[in-house]
Amino acid sequence: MNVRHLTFRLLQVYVVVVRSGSVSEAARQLHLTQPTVSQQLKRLSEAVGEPLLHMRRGRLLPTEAGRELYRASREVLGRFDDYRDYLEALRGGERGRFSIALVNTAQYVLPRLLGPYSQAFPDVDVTLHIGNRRQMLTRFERQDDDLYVFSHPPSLVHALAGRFLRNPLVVVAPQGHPLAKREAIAMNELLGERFLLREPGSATRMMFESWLQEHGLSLGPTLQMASNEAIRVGVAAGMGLAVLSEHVLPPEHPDIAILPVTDFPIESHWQFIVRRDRRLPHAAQGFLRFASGHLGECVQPRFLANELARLLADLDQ
Amino acid sequence: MNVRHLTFRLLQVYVVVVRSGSVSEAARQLHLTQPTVSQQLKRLSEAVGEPLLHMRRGRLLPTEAGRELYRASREVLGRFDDYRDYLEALRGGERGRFSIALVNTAQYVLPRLLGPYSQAFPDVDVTLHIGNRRQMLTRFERQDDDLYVFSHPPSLVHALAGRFLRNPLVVVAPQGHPLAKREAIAMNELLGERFLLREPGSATRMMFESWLQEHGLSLGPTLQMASNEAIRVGVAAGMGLAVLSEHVLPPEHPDIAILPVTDFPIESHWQFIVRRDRRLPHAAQGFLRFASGHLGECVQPRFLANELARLLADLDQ
DNA sequence: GCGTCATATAGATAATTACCTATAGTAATC
DNA sequence: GATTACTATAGGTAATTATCTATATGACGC
Repeated sequence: MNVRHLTFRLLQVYVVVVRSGSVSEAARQLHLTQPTVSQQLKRLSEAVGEPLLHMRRGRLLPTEAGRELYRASREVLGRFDDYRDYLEALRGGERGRFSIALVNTAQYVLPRLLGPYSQAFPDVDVTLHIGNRRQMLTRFERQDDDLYVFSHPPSLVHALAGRFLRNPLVVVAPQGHPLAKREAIAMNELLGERFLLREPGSATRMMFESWLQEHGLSLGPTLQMASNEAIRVGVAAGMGLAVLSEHVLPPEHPDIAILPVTDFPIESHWQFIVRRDRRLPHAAQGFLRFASGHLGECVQPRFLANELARLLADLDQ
Repeated sequence: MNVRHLTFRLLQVYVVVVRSGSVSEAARQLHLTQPTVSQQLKRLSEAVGEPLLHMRRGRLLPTEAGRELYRASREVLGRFDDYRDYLEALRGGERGRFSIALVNTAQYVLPRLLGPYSQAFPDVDVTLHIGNRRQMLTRFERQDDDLYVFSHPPSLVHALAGRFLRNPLVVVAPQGHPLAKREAIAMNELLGERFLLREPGSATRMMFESWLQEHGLSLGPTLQMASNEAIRVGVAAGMGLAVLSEHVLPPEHPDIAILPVTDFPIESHWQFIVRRDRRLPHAAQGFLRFASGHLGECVQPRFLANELARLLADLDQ
């Protein structure tokens, strides 16, 4: 038997013939002419190298080899029906896998979206990669992931972006700081204080530094800490001031005060970035659809900035 | 996805590509050129309607859809490998089914052959149809069975025959019958006795009657019984004489005597008949091969008349 | 930046396939 | 034994496939 010349079409035809016990009937069901079906059977029989059917009192019955071929054909066609279902689920975004690369700060808020999404799509595997801005840029360059979350995206020549959340950066001080009661503060009043800063390569630090540069200011003493958490705790403990994403603060923060510094908060938006030179998995697209539809339910209204519908529309072109 | 355009060849190629992670390497393994393989992949991908492979750090890796297609392909190709094994067994006669139609008398001896055969080929299904000559002729006309056992076969225009066993018909009487001690008896001395006969349509009866006709004799009183067993028991009980196949008598038969009638025993041979207008199942042919090789071990030497080798040779043409 | 891989695309061709129509041959039916 | 329904065969055609060679394109290492 030479498997090489077997076609799925041939098996389909064969199955119909065996089921109906008649070449003519099969031809009718398949919208073919009878000679066509006869000929296909002949080809199939040649590929197998055995007679498959024989006439017995007016009905075509499979031979021994034919009976087993019928079984094999049913199984094989069934397997590919399953595969078609799988593809369907894949295309619908109900199934599959994708990965998201996040800048550190975004990890405080993305789970709000991913939690409900995973509930709704339990068959999708999501992989999260978290790091600072510089690390995420490297991943982006290497095309490691399907989705990226940045506040200030890199060049978008090969990518599309869609904002989804406000990311205001505020100046924080320990509760009870002398300036905390003031109505308005100018940044240069704070330059004498020690500032706790993230490492170079962090997005938050980058944004703060470019803000300072725009305003012609430069910091006094600083202290570097590699995580938002550490900084938040450090500020609460009176180690100094800091500029942090509001998302980093817990809903209640009795030991930390937000200072009303002029020209603050620094406004920025998180956005999903999608490379255009890499095929977006259906599941990732499904996630964006989900995010677009359910963002309102997942985050506080004051942070809402949902422009994902436009991103989705752009993707479809 | 359109299953209709899927070829097993396409899946074979695809599997090799996924396994080797390289189009060029797959081409080498398949003795094809690289563009050929590329094109096949393209076709396959079009049939599926999804990208199947993508480059990742110098290696071709399957996408989600591709991974599942690989699984499906392996299963499906494996299923047909199994089918090929099955065919192999079928062709070797190790597997399958066939039917034999027997005249009644032969049922005393055929199990000697079928027993060892079934031991040797446990995966072959044998169906036995037993009846008198007339019934077997009908089955033969209708082409109901794969093998037939006759002593006097019907027309052989559409069939081949091969003798395998002597079938001597002898005159039997109850032990202690007055003539049992004689050295030779003429049949006409017995015509006054009552003869127990099989029904019309029986081969034994037919042979006996044509023997009588040839010798210009006719029977006196008769009594008809539809089975050899019944006749044997009847003779032992003194109901009369009979002509029976020697095979019908058990090896030891203290209550029955074989009379040394002149021109007896009537010689005939059982033979296997194979229709030429019906494909002989491999298993049936395997049985004939087995019979040809093992007949000597299965029956008493004095009955041996094995011409099956010639039949097998004729079959191969 | 320049070879060296590998892959993709283009263009060509012989073989095969998927159908068809027309017709001949067979088997069941009455 | 004529009718009818079915299957097989022959012959034809457009489409598709399998394969090649030649060439363009792209990524990777030094």
